[in-house]
Amino acid sequence: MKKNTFRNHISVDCVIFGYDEQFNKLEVLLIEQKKPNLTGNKSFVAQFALPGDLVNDEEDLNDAAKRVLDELTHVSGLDLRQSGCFGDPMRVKQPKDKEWLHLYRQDPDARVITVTYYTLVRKEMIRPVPGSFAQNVVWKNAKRVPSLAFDHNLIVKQAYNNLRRDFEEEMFAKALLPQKFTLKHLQNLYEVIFNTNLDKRNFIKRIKKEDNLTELSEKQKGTMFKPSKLYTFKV
Amino acid sequence: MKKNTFRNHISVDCVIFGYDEQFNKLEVLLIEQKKPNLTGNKSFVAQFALPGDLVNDEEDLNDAAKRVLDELTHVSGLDLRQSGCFGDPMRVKQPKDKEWLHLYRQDPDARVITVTYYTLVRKEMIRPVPGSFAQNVVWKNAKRVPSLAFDHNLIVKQAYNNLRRDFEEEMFAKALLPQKFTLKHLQNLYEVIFNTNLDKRNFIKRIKKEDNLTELSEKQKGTMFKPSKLYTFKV
DNA sequence: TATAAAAGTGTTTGGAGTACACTTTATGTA
DNA sequence: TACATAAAGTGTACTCCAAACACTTTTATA
Repeated sequence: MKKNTFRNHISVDCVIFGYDEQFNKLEVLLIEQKKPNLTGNKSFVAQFALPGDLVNDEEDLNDAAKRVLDELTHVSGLDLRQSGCFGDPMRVKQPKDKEWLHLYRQDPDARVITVTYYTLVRKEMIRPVPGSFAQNVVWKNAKRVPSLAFDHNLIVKQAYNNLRRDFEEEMFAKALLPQKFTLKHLQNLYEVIFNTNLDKRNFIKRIKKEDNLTELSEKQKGTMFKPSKLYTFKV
Repeated sequence: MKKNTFRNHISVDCVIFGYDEQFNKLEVLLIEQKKPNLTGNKSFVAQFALPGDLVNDEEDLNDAAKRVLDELTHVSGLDLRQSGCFGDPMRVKQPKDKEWLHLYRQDPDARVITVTYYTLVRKEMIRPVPGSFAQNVVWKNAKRVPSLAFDHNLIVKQAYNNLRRDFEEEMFAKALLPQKFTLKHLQNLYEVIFNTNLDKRNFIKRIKKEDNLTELSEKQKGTMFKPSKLYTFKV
């Protein structure tokens, strides 16, 4: 009978979608792998990857996701949601990832099962700063995610599906706009998430029906043309 | 610095929902834990549990779910879908589960992270037979699931949510009715999944609009009253 | 004060969902 | 054979929602 060694490592990976209001873009937060100081003349090929790392003993998965995200990007306080679990034994066996595993992992051949988390955040609300084995932290357009380490491209895809499903059931919008915003801002947000164009009149009707906005007497300042009314979410 | 031992075990757990057409019920397939032969006079308290067990080295998670289900219940050929991942370190530390872990696990104190799968199947299509550490295999009403081992009640709840979401996006119904069925059968199925009552006329309109049924010239046989027309799904 | 640009604003139409009740038909029995 | 029973089968009206669609108003700036 086959002997099990149970050399399983558990990791978490975080897909942080950032909403860039200014350019109305949806981006994904990635790290660039760091070349360790101790390497000799080896040509280390850094890849882009999701912020993720191993879970500690006795550490809850959700806590691990928060910790790891903080260590690698110094981003904290996000409401991470689980989107799935990836455990293909081959997911850490590709040649492109060998070197990194040997440099950073005690047991580079161990199987790694990863639990994935995602969230959406207003880009300006966080200021990522690389840490740990992250050489750099970068935002990449969610529509054109580069080739990533391990199976991270798959993970992003699944997270994006989850994100849209969540958004349909309302939940996120509050966290993504400034306290006072225009209906145009809100429409932009919907358009970028669902990658569509919406009719302004129909959109407003739909939103107003939900009845969780308060119209302020205040207006935008410093616009080039006619300023728009500002709104807040009802408490 | 804290030392990680990485004594992680990975398991899979399967939530098999069975549709009982005759009584129009939705049930869940559970195993009853087996008292091992080798125990002395210990009073082993068997619990109900989801069919689930550890994943082997180099075994894909999906394959593991299928294998484990087969070993414990001799049910195979189902289209299992992942619903989540449960990794609370405390999930295998409750007193009620201690004895079982000590009897069946090489490393009973190791952390166990479980990946959960679910599916819905026509009850008559499978004939579960206990195997491995399953003393018995039982169907329990999905609305009244008894108290289960570990965190399996939570797992069932999550799976049920996923099931309904899937069903809304159509997908399953084909697998759940006999080849020829009446509209009443189809309506019963919807009613039990969503736990509601539907108006027959409105239901038929809705279904016919989707246009994936073929009306047969054949009718039911052996009914006590007026037999109904039979339908099949279009190919 | 003229111009540019975005804000702001209603109506109509078609489709979908829902509420609602009577007639028809096959069966089993008297 | 006709009667009773129980389920099958069937249509209309109303409401709500989504979608299509274009012109007027307002403000800032030159």
